[in-house]
Amino acid sequence: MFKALADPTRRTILDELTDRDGQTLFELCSRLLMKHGIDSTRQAISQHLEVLEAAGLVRVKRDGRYKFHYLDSAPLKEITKRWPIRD
Amino acid sequence: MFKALADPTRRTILDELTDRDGQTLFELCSRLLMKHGIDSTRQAISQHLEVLEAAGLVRVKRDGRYKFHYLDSAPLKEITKRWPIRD
DNA sequence: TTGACAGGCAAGTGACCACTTGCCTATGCT
DNA sequence: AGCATAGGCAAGTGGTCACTTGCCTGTCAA
Repeated sequence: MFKALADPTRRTILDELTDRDGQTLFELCSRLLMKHGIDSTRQAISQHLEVLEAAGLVRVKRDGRYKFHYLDSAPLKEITKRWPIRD
Repeated sequence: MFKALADPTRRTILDELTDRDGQTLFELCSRLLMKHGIDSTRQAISQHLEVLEAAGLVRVKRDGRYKFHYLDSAPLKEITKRWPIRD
């Protein structure tokens, strides 16, 4: 999971899913380009999504030829649990 | 900060500082070896500490020839702030 | 059924990162 | 002073990672 968060493009993908959950690959590609100036190829974004999915940060739902991507922020709990934030 | 967290050895260093705050470089090296089987060279650990310090996760205090390292978990707030954990 | 659309597979490449090696500086003890 | 200890600097190296390229599979509409 930590390695998944290490890449700026992947973090922006999570931002995008926070803003609008359940996007398809193509939708993500165009929005990353429009809003964040990220003009990576479709395959690059697809590989990023694989990493995020393997990290448990993104969940996937297939419907016909569409694949929808949903943010799952639950794994992030581990972080503040492991290194408690003291004031 | 995210790149700093991406490395397993660096995360173990944070664990070690959580367990015992204010360790020196040599103290960290020996404890990483004893408790976690990490037998990296002193320079390797030193470079990891530089990264953690640059990320704001470790703060440093010099005293004579000793350099003490303290955990600062404050930057971690950014994570759950950026991607809120919904139940 | 044919073509357009959404996505997947896999090999190759260039850059970055962790780690080592060798040497150097500085502080403190005797 | 002299030596051991704590740490720093910098170049080199191997492996991993992000990204591309080219082609293939599957789904839907006309």
